[in-house]
Amino acid sequence: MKLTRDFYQRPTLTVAEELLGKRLVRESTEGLTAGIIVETEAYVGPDDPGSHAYKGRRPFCETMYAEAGCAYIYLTRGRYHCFNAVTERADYPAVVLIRAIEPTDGLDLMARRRGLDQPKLLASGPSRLCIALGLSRELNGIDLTGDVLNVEDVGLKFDDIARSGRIGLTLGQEIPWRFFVQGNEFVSHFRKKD
DNA sequence: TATTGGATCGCC
DNA sequence: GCGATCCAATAG
Repeated sequence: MKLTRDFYQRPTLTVAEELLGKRLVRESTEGLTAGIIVETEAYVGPDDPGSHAYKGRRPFCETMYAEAGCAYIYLTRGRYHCFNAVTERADYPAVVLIRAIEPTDGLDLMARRRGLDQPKLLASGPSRLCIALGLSRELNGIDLTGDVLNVEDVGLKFDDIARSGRIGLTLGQEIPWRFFVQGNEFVSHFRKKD
């Protein structure tokens, strides 16, 4: 069952935790790809030092202020993308970054897009996931309650959910707003910083 | 217009 | 563990 807008219109930490175990579905002309979300991070409000909105509302992060249930997709490191789901209310910058999925459908298409075929490497990382699902900035702002990209509840519930600091940030990395499925092998690996 | 640094990845 | 790589934010 496809998640409706009210799922996203709740506190971001709640949405981040509850997105674990949901199925992310991407339909494209090349075919359908999907997977179970196993790792997320929350970026909440104008005072979160790790958020793009920290220095105020600017054009490049305008989508963070959109209505809940939209996709915020942006370019990072000059050539990679990250995919977030917008939460809470319009004009308030809050999103959930989807960091990893466990691929369930269209593995062959993901492998083609990624140029490798090890299931564990297909979508275990925010940019890997975008490549595997064919997500790019052209889809920024797209409605997650539509057909192109959406999330469904498949009745799956993980018992062992863990929290940690967020990955890869220079500011605000110590805030424990990363959620992941303990022991799941599709969760991305920690990267040691410095 | 020039500089700088990044919510990363892949390879060594 | 480390550096490639390149776009866009920011400063001047």
